[in-house]
Amino acid sequence: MLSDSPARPTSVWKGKARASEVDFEDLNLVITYRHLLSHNLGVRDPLRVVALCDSDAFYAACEQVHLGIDPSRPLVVLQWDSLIAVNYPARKFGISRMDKVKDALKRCPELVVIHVATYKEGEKEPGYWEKPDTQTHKVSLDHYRRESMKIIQLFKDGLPNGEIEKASIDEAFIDFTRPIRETILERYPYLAQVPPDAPNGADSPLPPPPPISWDGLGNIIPVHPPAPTENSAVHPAMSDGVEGDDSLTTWHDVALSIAAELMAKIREDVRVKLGYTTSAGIARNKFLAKLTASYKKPMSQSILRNTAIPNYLKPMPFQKIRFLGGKLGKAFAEEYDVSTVGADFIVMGFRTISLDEMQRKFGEDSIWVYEILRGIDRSEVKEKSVVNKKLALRLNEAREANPAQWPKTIALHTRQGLCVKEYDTFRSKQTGFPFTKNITVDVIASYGDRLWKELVGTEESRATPMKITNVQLSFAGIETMETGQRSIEGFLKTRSSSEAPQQSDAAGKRKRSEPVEATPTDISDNASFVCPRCCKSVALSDVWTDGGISDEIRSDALAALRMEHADFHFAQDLAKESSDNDAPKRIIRPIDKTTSKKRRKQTADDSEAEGIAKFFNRK
DNA sequence: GGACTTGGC
DNA sequence: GGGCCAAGTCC
Repeated sequence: MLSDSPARPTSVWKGKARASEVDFEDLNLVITYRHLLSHNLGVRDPLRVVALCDSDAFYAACEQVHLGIDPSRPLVVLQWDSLIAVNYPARKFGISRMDKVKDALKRCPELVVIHVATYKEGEKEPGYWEKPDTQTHKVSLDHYRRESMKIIQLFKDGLPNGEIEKASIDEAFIDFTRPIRETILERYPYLAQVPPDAPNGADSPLPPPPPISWDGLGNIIPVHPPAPTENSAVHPAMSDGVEGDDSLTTWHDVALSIAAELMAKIREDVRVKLGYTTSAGIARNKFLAKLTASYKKPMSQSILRNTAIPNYLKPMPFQKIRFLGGKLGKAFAEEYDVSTVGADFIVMGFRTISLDEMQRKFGEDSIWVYEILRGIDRSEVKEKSVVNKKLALRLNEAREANPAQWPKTIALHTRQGLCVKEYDTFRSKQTGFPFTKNITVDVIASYGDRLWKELVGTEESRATPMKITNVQLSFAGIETMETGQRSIEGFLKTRSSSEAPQQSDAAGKRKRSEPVEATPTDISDNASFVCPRCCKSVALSDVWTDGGISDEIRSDALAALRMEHADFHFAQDLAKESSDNDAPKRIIRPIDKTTSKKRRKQTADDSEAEGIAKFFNRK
């Protein structure tokens, strides 16, 4: 039964699914010198702290930042006629993702409605159109992906020693264990040596931890949550996060508090440099971090102490847990006639149901469920990074492919080992291949590299060497170009010479804005360019230039910045004047004579109004 | 390798 | 609720 389900984090138990009693008694493990001074305890590290950080109403925030809209204004992002993102100001009006635009506007007439950018048939770049139609347009999430990458980059910059795993477009897991260990040893250097009189040597417990001030570190999830049925007059000791009892403080709490400091710093960095507010959950593992993040949103971080885990999990509808939302969770619910993690399960009966019985009914893998209901999750935070070169060779083959067609997806498959029958050894990973990209070796290579990193990792990131015996890179969802059979090369050549004869090659391929009257010079290096329209030099922020970023990625980022800067001008023009609308056209679009004539002069106040560009350094 | 399923956002 | 996407399985 379980074997039909998607990959769950079962690898730790692969083969022999057993758990010892001690695994469930570890909420308040005694931490010893050996624990503190070891460096590779992995997922069983008693000081382990993981955070999940996600962006608040991410797509909405992307548009708000992009277009320089006041963040306090209610705003929604539309896809065809349904809402795909609703920012928090809009939620105050009771608008939810399930509403139709009309209903949303009824609730809030001043609502800013932005349709997600789309590729229009025959256009090379995504844009904002007046009447996007499912028949002729394709949704583009490219901008959100770029913004997502920037956020991840800030996480990495802020935590060079941590592990970061991008979990989705708007969230990432961060493993703070290593930075925490460093900080503890820095702040409490006396812990670095096992005292000579320690009774059990390195296995002696650490001295009692210092008291912790949780002030400003976030919401501490209470050990005894206020009972919802009582009137709201709660005993202070029950609502106070630490419940006034520092004697219960553990070294893991110290670890959590350090993680909270670091997390707050990184989140602030994201807010200041990119304009996105985030929410985070901090706890002992990924599963709990994710749950904790939703404790309070937006613009908030929450901390789940080990002692608070049982009561926090109890009322949780367990079908909301990742991988238990589908038929698996349903099977459990029906078998045991329960709906929440704790109330029925653990307190009444679950602990009386032996792991053996569960495994008989639901298969070996159900130990994963058994554990997760108790807040145990040994899945790693896996960083996906660093380059691998082998793949470039493979990619050269793809380079030779017939370029007359445009792939929508690029996929990488690998096979490990020689045993053909072992299904587990086959793996694959795919990602979208946007129309915006010029199809060159470099672009293919960067995508291939990325997939490779995610699929295989690197020598450094693995304990055991991996023998990949087969690598396959492929395109899928191939569509022919609108006007037919021209090769990509021919297409690009025509385009850069006819549309942008006076531009540098790089600029010609990427620019969306062709200002009619501006000087045609658009000098660019690999980190900045001069906008011919406002004559300002726009540069990538040091997020992109500080190092650790490949030239490819940086050049993508610069191209994106160029597009965004152009978009800014169009958006600004639009804000100034109602557009003359006839046929569907780009709402944010290359300037034509009518708009350029009316274009106002550049003034000093431009700099403060300038949407996304304000987050980049100006030279 | 493509069609289909499942699950998550 | 539904469009979209990733990843796995089946044939």
